[in-house]
Amino acid sequence: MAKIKPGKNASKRDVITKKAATLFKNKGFSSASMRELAESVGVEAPSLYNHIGSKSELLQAICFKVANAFTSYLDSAENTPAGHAARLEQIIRFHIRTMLEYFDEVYVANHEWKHLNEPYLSNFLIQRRGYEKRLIGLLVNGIAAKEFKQTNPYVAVLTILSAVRGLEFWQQHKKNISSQVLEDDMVNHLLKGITK
Amino acid sequence: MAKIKPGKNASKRDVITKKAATLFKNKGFSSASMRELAESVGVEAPSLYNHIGSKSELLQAICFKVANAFTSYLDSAENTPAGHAARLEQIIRFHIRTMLEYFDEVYVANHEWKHLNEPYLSNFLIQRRGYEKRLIGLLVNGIAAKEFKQTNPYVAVLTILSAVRGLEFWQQHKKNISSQVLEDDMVNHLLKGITK
DNA sequence: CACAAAAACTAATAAGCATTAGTTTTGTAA
DNA sequence: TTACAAAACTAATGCTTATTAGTTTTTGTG
Repeated sequence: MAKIKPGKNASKRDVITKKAATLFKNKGFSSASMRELAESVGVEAPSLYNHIGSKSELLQAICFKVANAFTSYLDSAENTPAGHAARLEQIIRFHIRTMLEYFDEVYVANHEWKHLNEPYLSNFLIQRRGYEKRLIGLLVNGIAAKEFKQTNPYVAVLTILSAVRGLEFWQQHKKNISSQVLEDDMVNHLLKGITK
Repeated sequence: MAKIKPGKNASKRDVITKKAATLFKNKGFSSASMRELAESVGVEAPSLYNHIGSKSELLQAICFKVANAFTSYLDSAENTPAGHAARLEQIIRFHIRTMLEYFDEVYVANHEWKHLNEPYLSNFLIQRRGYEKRLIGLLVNGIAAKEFKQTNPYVAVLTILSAVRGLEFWQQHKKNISSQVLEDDMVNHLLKGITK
């Protein structure tokens, strides 16, 4: 029937991957079927295989696109001249913005990476662990420089990353709260606390 | 061959449910098969049905056990005489402790509730939403009483709940960090911030 | 307008799934 | 020891799945 229509800069494979991210987010990778994906794209299931290799490949593409985006930003953040606190704030803001802008993809990378096959699973975890370690390094340096309180840097990074991740569950409130308020309030809360 | 052995206070159904929580956590509800569950319990798959009704029923039991535990604690917390900040701190501590003690069950309730059937899905979401609203009420009152800073209470509750949920991803560090340090540092971070 | 490549289609395969039916084994209490 | 119930077993059912094979349609180009 209708052919898959690529946008100006998006290949058909990109269109399928984007739809897959939405589907995987809504139903979970395992529960999502290629038939459903095909339907949302507007073709029969076997036609998808003219553009992609397998269902797993879609998950890989989504997970590493997200992982690479965060890694790249951290690369650049580490090369800017700024205090540790200012740098941390920028990273938090990047997390929040990326989460809001690429919601489906980030959600899938956060929730469905478990279903990656080897060696992608191991690579993903290694990359993630490396990212966390670099953030912890930032905290350690900031504590040494007396910009941050004396606290366990592992716990601090966990708290920050988790809080940001939590945006996943509040998409519903997008209408009521502007992105800017959300971003500013969360950054303030994480850096300065909530009690007076 | 071997029969399912119930512990002193655990029925066979309880044993199966506990194993199911671990399995669902590790593989996801959809990917987890009744054959695998049976193997981890030590019987053939059809034998499970002498004790349970269905795979879905197991997920329901896990999700509502967790949801009810949190709801119950909030009930009691609301009836104790204490300032808003102190009350919030106690609730955060309960979340952290429950997360660490009933890790698999809480993980499943947080990640796999999507696969609940109706009407359980709706009931779960209603209960969850109600819980969040009561927490937001606590924040609103605390802000009015000038115990908390002026901030969007939705964002604050989101930040707190998400940070606590994040413990899911750091089970690996259990060995390196004591539960007490984890709990104290996270509570401090969420209440008082990290910058000096 | 025709030719070639890209991409759609239909049909089929083989595997895995939760669950049911029917039967045998096991444990307990008279 | 016998009898009854609980709980195990094997075998089977029907459904869904990702993916492949083979064929037809569509699309873009000379």
